[in-house]
Amino acid sequence: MKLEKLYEKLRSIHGSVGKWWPGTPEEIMVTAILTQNTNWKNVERAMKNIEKTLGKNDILRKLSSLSTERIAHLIKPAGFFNIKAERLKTLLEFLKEYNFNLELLREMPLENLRELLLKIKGIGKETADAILLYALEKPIFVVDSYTKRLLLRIFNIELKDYDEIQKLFMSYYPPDVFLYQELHGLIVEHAKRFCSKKPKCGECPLNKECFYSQMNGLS
DNA sequence: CACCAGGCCCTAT
DNA sequence: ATAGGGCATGGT
Repeated sequence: MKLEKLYEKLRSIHGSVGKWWPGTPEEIMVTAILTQNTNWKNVERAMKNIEKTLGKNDILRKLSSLSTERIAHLIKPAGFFNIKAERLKTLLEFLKEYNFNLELLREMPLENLRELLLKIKGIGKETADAILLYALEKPIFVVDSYTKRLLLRIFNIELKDYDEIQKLFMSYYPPDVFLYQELHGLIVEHAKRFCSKKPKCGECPLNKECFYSQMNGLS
């Protein structure tokens, strides 16, 4: 299969996943940190604690007024709570410089903003790009572990460098926010179902066109 | 019991 | 430059 066909293939299998990352832009700022190496269910528990305590509105400003210890307690179910509380604190102090006005960030050029985010300790490329794509609606493609695994399994492409993978996708797909959001979501949902550590190629609709499946006689 | 999950930073070669 | 360890909860 060709990489440029991946989107329509996944669409035909899974339908539309739309704007796949749930929540308001403010919530996405938070969940982008919480979901680092953590399953989404635990992120939801942590967010529920936050919203139960702070309400739904203006959570960034409210969170930033809490101590790191207090934040750590609230986000406990998400795991790595001490380090994530610090990372959240640092992000919130950055946002405070803009009075928590995400519109101000949206007006900035993508590349400048990405550099600013990457300077924040605890925000790496994936977290930065998730914030850019889903919270700020900037056209940049998010690469995660599922994306790498799916590239390896289906296409036998093994790239270690984040930017290389991102460039690969962005050279095949035009810079469209909704397209990038949905393609990333589709990749994750597909990989979760069929490209787990114990692959389920037998149930995968792509097994005829999947390198891994063919290689192992599973198609 | 072991292993995994929508990463990132720090350290030792 | 890059491999390895630490961070921690909840599900399978």
